Amino acid sequence: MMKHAYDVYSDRCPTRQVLTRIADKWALLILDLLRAGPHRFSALHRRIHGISHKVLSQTLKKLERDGLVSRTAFPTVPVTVEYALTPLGTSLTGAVSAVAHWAESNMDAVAEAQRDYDARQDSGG
Amino acid sequence: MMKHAYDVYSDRCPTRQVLTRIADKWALLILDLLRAGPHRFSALHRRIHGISHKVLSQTLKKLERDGLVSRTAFPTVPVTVEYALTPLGTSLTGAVSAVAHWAESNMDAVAEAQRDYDARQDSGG
DNA sequence: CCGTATCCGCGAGGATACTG
DNA sequence: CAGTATCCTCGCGGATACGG
Repeated sequence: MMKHAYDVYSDRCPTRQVLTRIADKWALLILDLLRAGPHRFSALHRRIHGISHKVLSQTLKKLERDGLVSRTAFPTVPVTVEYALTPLGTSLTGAVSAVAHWAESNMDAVAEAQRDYDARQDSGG
Repeated sequence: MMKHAYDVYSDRCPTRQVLTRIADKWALLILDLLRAGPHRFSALHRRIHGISHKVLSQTLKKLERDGLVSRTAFPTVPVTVEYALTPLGTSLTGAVSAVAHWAESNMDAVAEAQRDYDARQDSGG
């Protein structure tokens, strides 16, 4: 029973573009952050260490276009903007956060694997 | 109660490197494929449409170094090589597959969101 | 505060060819 | 079949500056 005809393994399938967008360091971190609630642009920028102004803006725009994130501007002065998850975006955050958290939870095991691997290389393994 | 001192939001934290590696289109597809069982190099190459020989090789090497994937060479002629998930790798595939599958399951909603967004741009929204 | 435009360096990654 | 090396391009993404 086919639920959909999409195939992310295919070069031509539009799902590949979507995957490219969400299989991205910055997008993952943004989506994970928004899980806790709406955030302002500057708040996201402050929390996500290392992302540039421009790339944060670009990434948010793409996520908004894909319907994962909503953007709300309040007519204050200067303008206040809030980004939040849409229901569609929320449906992805479980998986996204799991990936992000995995890195933290398994860092020790990864580091050990790297040491083993490198040692094997040194000894001509 | 802190379970670990790692913070993926920090630029300097080693988890950021790990995230960078797994938050990657090709790595996600490889890990998802290996979920079904061991695969040979050429099989992976055939299934993952659009990946180059070189990048597949590089990505596998990194995943192997991080302890997510194991590499087994059989002394046939020509040599046969099998890639498989390690237990560590298996612990990540749930989240990884969820992300990959999400793209397929929600493609229609994403496409609709894109149409809406683009229409709003055209009408000077 | 938020966003976009411009410039530009750098490295990911594709094509190709060669080794084992 | 599996893997590496070389070359080269192309666009991501950082810095900066300016507009709203």
